[in-house]
Order: sequence, then structure tokens, then C-alpha cells
Amino acid sequence: MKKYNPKKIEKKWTKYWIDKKTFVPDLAKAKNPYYALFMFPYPSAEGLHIGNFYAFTCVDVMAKYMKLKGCDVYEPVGWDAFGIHSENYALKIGEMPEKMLKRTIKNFRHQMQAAGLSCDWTREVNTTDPEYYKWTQWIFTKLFERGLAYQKEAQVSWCPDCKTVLADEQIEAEGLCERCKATVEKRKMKQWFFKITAYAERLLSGLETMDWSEITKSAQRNWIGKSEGAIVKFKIFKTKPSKFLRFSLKNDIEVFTTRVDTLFGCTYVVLSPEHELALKIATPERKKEVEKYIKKAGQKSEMERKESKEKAGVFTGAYAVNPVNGEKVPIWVADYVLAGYGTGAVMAVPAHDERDFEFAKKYKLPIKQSITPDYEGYKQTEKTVEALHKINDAAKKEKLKIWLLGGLGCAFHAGIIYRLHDDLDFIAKDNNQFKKAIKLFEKLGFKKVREKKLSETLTNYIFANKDGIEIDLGPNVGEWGLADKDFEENIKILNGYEACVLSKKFHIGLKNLLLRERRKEKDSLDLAYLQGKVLTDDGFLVDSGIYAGLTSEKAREEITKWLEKKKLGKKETNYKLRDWCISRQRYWGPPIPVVYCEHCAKNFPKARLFPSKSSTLGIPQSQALENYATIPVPEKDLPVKLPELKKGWEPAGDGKGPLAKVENFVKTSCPKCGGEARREADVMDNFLDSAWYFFRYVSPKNKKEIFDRKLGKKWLPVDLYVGGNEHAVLHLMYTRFITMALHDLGLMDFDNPFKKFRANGMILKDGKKMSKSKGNVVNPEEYGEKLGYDALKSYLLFLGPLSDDRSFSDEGIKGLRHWAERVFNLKARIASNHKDSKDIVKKLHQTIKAVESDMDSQKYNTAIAKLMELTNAFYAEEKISAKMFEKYLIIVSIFLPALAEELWSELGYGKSIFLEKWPKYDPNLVAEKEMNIVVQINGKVRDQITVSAEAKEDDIKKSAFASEKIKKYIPNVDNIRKIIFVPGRLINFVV
RNA sequence: GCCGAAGUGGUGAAAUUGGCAUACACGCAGCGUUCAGGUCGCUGUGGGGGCAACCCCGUGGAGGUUCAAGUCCUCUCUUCGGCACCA
Repeated sequence: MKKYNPKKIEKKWTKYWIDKKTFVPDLAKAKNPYYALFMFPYPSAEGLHIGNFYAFTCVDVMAKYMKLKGCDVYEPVGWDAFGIHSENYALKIGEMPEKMLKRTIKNFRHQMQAAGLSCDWTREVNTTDPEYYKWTQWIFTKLFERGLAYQKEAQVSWCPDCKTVLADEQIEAEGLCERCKATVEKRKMKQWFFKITAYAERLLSGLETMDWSEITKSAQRNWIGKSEGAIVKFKIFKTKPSKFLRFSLKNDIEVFTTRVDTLFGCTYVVLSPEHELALKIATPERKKEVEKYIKKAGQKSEMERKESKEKAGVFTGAYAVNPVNGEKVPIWVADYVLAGYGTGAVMAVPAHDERDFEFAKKYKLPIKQSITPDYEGYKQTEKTVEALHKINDAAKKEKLKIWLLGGLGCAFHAGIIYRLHDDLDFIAKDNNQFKKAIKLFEKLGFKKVREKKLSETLTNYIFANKDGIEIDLGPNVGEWGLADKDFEENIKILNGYEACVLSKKFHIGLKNLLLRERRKEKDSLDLAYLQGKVLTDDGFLVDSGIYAGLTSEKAREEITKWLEKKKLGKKETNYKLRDWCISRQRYWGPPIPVVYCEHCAKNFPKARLFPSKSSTLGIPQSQALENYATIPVPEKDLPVKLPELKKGWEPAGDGKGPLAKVENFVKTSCPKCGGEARREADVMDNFLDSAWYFFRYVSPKNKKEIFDRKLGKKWLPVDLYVGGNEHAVLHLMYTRFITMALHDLGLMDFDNPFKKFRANGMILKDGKKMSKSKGNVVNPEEYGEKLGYDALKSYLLFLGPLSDDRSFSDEGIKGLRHWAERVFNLKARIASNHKDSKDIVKKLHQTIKAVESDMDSQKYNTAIAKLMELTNAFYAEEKISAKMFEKYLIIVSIFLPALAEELWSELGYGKSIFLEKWPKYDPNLVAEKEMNIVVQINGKVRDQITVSAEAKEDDIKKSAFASEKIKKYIPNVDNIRKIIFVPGRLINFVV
């Protein structure tokens, strides 16, 4: 018998599929289109990576399944060949990118074809093809017309190694370049941006209904970073407190906050060093210092700013007015406030914000509480302290020495006693002092409510006032004062009173009150010390005028309403998402299709204002270079071809692209006036190339349109997309944005490009991340050649669920090779006119059903497990019929395509197995004739019984009682308290 | 710190959504076939106790709901991913 030789078989069938166009659909005639897509391969010199290979496989298996299920499946392929990665590698080996890519693409194609994927190789696209990037440029011009592409001078991220600016999304968490891992710098440069922020809300809310991996959606949500709050205007206070400066509105300080409810707790305002008012408002005597600080901060990189843990800043000498209470608050400048978020200015509430608190502590700025977690407690303690004050003042007047103590553990309970060191006997005898105290209490509105006899001579009197404040009057110092370990310490804190020991229950409330007492003494008290931590959670407002007592949530609404009415603020939503910087000072990309014309600027000043006329979004128009009009290249002149350069295509690092030096490229004529003009010399980010490629696949050779509208309607959006989640906020976000923009142009009627997206987990090698330096990189080609691609692909899928990280091991893959072997060897058991046992037929039908349901939810690992079970079941049979084996081969073919084809042809079929139909399972055969019922006693399994599928509860009960084991546990049926019966599953007796 | 995902045998992992925990595979052990080897076939394999039938324990930890919990609720620990001086 022939031995299983995957190498030979796979080579034969991969060639057959391509030659016979087995997987090439007729896009126009297709009746049941299914668009299966894996992420755009970037043809790296290193060759195919196992992670990408895995994503391809996930898509491919589904494509094969859907094809057998009767769909017209399109699984296109192409090359994302522009970009810094390719160019960097070309620079490294000193070869032109174009030449190098010819080689790497060839290699990639070869590797992917060898893998037996069901790609359509007749419709490849390549982003570096002028026929492709013509449309990349076209998209730019369309966005420009709509005001979604604009130029501005801004702080941008510059990679010193790649010598170009990058988008925010292309900077990794530690401030490293996504491509080369160099630390990026901040530079102020004029760059082209895409107004992705105009779509922030749509990008966010769209996520809700999208069938995408949760992990991806969560990453996008975090990146968009929506926060709802308000803008509050602080007017600037003139040094003479009687008058406000009559500043125009723009000279108000606007702050963004999500916590308007803490506005009463605002004790100062902070501007970022980049804020336009920072220097303007500084008083003459502070100006020098402020200027010095701003300069120093400007020199620090973003990383340095973040690294310096201690908050630092400088006082401007100026004051602002808190709009809600008219309080005068100092204005500071500090670099812990970011220029790029919100308004670049914040209201500081040190009592309820950790950063503000840290800053306030350092510079001894006032801390004012305006939120409490326990409003009732707060009010009561306030009243208690008020009462204590009264008693204390009155006692002083009458020269009565008393100590006030909080009760330990009882509500609103303060006490009055004699001095600690006074002799108890003396107290008992000194009725005079005691009587005086009682009188004083009565005078202050306290009434005796009860009394407690402590001994023959000592009595405790309990007084209460109308607020329900209870105060003990008695010589019970031993019980209270000495029992409390914190007594001495608390006396020190409370030197404002004679003494007050706090009940533990009201620590927070009373300590907050103490805080206020201290503030009166202009002492900035250490809130963290008193409270353990800064109270940053929502709570109830206190010391906040008419808003006191409201919940934070309600107060935010009310205060915002009031601010809006008074035109002192408004509701505002902020996003962390920033516009997409698409300029690259590099060679290997599509040139930005823009021309700068001096004549047009003079003759048609309006040309500069382009695109404001057609803009519907109120975006600031492009300002281009000074004195030049910005003219987009019209469609008929596209593409703007990237000139072939033999020399000088390396990035210079001077902030200009290499094309700037190519005079015959830059020098051009203006498409508007025909006069002399200059081209933009930067190229576009390659993430734009890959943001729309799946549209192009629909009609890759179309010369008239970006894609054929009719075919688009049929095939788009993509049915299944799989790829790594490292692109969650890069490719996957850009793609959504471009799709929305094209949707708004009327190109199609959907704005989510991928109906279903699944982020595949990472493949680890023996539990560790793969890396070249560790030398544990799994090369798919190596394993494919050695053990067969059928086994390799199935193993990757069998490892675990699609979304989990999975560990690849050389031992583990043997199991799948083994399985392939067993499938191959099954043919020895085929007997053409054999009559299969009922059980094995049932097993086949059950497996068909189970595999279908697993495939529908992308549970490839269990689908394979079930096919293995069936294989094992076949091995338990002497013979199997050819008919059954054929059905089996079809369902196995999605995982072991080449092997299935080979066996299929050996059975005598002349056509591909993938032209067959997925076998239908017979529901009658799937259903079990008999069922296994678990018999439990008190929830513990004690026996199993087999009954017919039609058996009713009573029959089952009877059979259960017939069991010897059950009899052993329940000798007397009367002891059964309850019977739980789950049809088809179990019966549980509670005794 | 905030948001998300996840913790089950020696290992990768299953578990019809609350109903027999550990399917399938690796590894290991044993048997068979073979001159031999394993890319062959079969059997066994969570832990503990018992000659045995059988019993007890067991899904990161602690509680809870339930006849019944890997699954639901509360608290907690750990790991991974995203965001992060974002007001």
C-alpha cells in the first residue's frame, strides 16, 4: 500500500487548484456571494510569519466550508507593498525597494500557494501599482474636497531613525516607533492630516452593533477616549479686587472638566505651558519667572515630562474668578496640564483630584472639600460641632473648665467631663462645678433625657437638643478618654476646642469638619493624612451653596444648566482621538496629490479657501504654504506617479521628503491656472493604502472607478475578516474611517467594512513569545515541508480557540500529522458494498451536525476534535462503505484539503472535491433512540440508567428505583422529599 | 488608576449555557505487530483511600444562591492585553 506522502500530494493539488481555477469565482454571476478576507499581506523579506499564516488559515477554512455549503466564495489576495517597513529593509540591504519587492512578493506568493489556500490568484492587487495608488490619491482629493484632509502646523511625532513624522497610532505605549522601535521626538511641523476626529462619535457608537471581537472594540473605545463634561469660563480677576477686567470673551480662561460638581472645591486654575494666556496674564513681577518656566517646559520631551514624577509649576501672579461662588483663585502654569487635551487649562480641585492635591500640597495651596460620601453624617457632624462650639464658648465665659469628647461607638454623642487628671473623688464632691454645667446646658437648649447611675456618688446625665445631638455630662473619664488610644493625638489636632475625641463611626465626617476649621487658620491641611486618600469618587455636595446635598450626578446637570444660562460655560464632550497625520517624509509611498500655486493665490484668493465651499463639516480650511494656493490634482491627472529614482531616495532627516530634491517632479504646472507651480513632496502613510484595498478587490482592473458599484453592491461588505489585534487602533480604525468617508460620498450604503471581524490570538512557541533573538521562531514553510501543510494548518486550528493565545509545540503537531495519517490509511477499510452498522451511520450524521454548529461559531478546535472522534470510530469498524467514506471525506476536506482531494481522486472522481456539496445530516438519524439518564441522590451521581427516548418521567422513576444501587441508598421510597426531573438528562431524588 | 479578556490534569484544552467535570490531542505507562525502528495498532492515565465492589476530595481563593455551580451573585488573588498627568 502507498504511504502517506503529504509533500507530493500537496504539491500536486495546489497546482491543480490554481490551474483549474477551482477557487476563482465568477464575481458578476455569483448567486450566493461570500467574501472571506484575511489581513492584507505585507511581503516582508523574512517571508511568511506563522501569525499571519494562522489568520489566513482561519479565513481559508471558513471559505472552503462556505464553498461546500453552496456559496460563491471569494478569497482575494494582494500585496501591501508600499511603506516604511519595506523601504527600511531596502535601505538596509542597499537595494531599490521596487526591485527588492519583486523578489519578496514572488517568495510570498510561492509560500502562500504552497500552503494550499483557496485564494483567487487571478485578481491580485499591489498598492505600489500606479493603477492602484491612483485611487489612493483619489481618496485623498475627495477627502480634501470635503474638508477632511487639511494641513496644519502642529506638534507631531518624529522618528529620528525613520526620519519622518508618524501618526499617533503608530507610536507604541513607551513612546517608541511602531516600525523601528526608536524613541520618537516631538517636533512642531506643518503636516497633512485627515480629520478622523470628525467621525469620533460615529466610530464610537458604531462599535455597539458591530460583530467584532470584544477585545478590538474595547481597544478602539479606549483609543477614542470619550469623556463627557463641561467647559467652564473663569474670568480673569484684576489686581484691584473691586473691579473685573473687561476682557473680551476670548480672554476668559476656559477649562474642560468632567467634574463640574466639584466646582465649589476649585481653589486654583492651571494652564499648560503652551496655553496662549500663560504669559499674557502674568503680572509684571512674575513675568520673568513664568517665561523661564515655559521655556524650560518646552525643551522637555513628552517622555521627560511624564517621567518627572513630581508636579511642578509656577504662579502667574494673576487670579481668576470661580464663576459659581465668585471666589478669587490663583492662576498657575504647570506642565502636568496637557496642551493637546480639552482646552489646555484645568480647574484644580485638590480635595477631589489626586494630581491637584499633590500640586496643592507642594505649593501650599488651599484645599477645599466639596463632596462627601455620607451626607447625613456630614450634616449631623456639622451640627454636632456647632453645638460643641456653643458649649465651649459659653463654658469659657462662665470660667467653667470642661472637656468635650465624642462618644465611642454611639451616634452623635459628645460628652462633657472634667479634666482628665482631676481626681475622681474630687469631681464627685464638687457639686458646684457640676451644677453649673447642668445649668449651662439647659440654657443652651439641652434637656435632660435620662440619667445613668454609675456608682453611689457618680451619675451620668444625658442631655439632648432639638437636633438630636446627645451629650453626656458626667465624670466618666475612665470609660472614655483613657480607653481611646488616639486620645492624646486627637487632642493635639483639636486644639481649637478644649478637647474632642471623635467617634470612630464619624471619623470621616468630623475630620472633614476639622479640615474646614483648619482652613480658617489658612493652614493647608494634609487631607490625605486625615482621610487616608483623596476622595475622587462621586458623592454628595457640601459647602456648595444651593447645590449642597445633591448627588454628584444631579449636581453636574444642575450646575451645567446654570452655567449655560449665565453663558459661563456649556456642556462639552471631549475625545482623546486626534487627527491622523498622513504626511511621510519618505520616498516609498504614493505622493500626496497636491500642487501649490503662487499665481492662484494672487489671482484667485478664494482658491486658498478651497475646500471651505463644499465643506459641510465646518473644518478649518487648509492654509498650505504661505502665499501659495493649495490645488488638489484633478482626477484626470491622477495618478501623480512616484518618480523612479536610482539615487537620492534615502530620507534626509531635514523634515522634507526625498522628492523635494527631485526638481523635475516638484516643478509642475498648476492644474487650475496652468502657470508654474510646485508639487507637495511628501508621500502618504501606507496605512492609507491598506485602508481601502478590499474595495479594490471587487474589481481590481477597473480603470474608470475606484471599484465597480454594481459588484460592490453584491460583494461588500466583507463577510469574514480575521487578523491580529495589533491593528485594533491602526488599520482597523483607519479602515472604518475611510469606509465612513466613502459612504458619505455616496459610494455605498454601509459604513462598517467588515460584517464579522475576529482578532486571532498570538501563537507562542512552548509558552514563550517568538523572537528572532530567542531563536524560537516557527517558520511555517519549514513545518509545512516536513510534516505537510494539511497537518500544520489543522494543528494551528486545533491548538485552541481562535481568539486565545496558543502555544505551538513540536510534540503537539505530531498528533495532527498522526490524524492525517490515520485518515489516509482508512482507505484500506473501504468496502464498496459493505453495509454500515447503525451506530456508525448515526455517528457520521451526528458529526456532520456538530461540525456545522462549531463552524458557525468559528470553533475550529472542537470541530477537528469531533472529526477525530469519527475517525477513531471508523477504526473500531472492520469495514466501512465507500458511500460513507465519501461523505466523511467532504467534511474532512475543509481541514485536510490536499489529502481529501487525493483520496477523492483515488475513489475515481475526476473533479475536485470542492465542487461537491456538503452532506446533509438526517435529523432522524442524529436523534438517539435510547438515552442515558443520570440518577442523582441529593445532587450526587449514584447511577445511570438507559431508557428509550420516549420514556416518560414515571417510566424513568420506575427504572431508577429498580436499580440495585439506588435501592441501597433509598430503601424506603417514602423518604423521598422531592424529585427533580430534567427530560433527557437526569433525575434527582432529594431525601 | 481606568477599561477589556482569562485562570480547569504533567501539557494544549473540552463541557448542548445551571444538569455525569476533564471530550479531543500531546506526554507518560503497559501490551501487541515488527529483524529493528515508529510517521503502526490496542489498553490505561485528576488526586487520595481500599484486595475489591466502592468511598472521599477536586475547575485560583473565601463566602452565597440552588435539589444541582467550572458555569449565577458578593468579595478577593493572579496573569495577559488596551489606555493612562486625558482633568
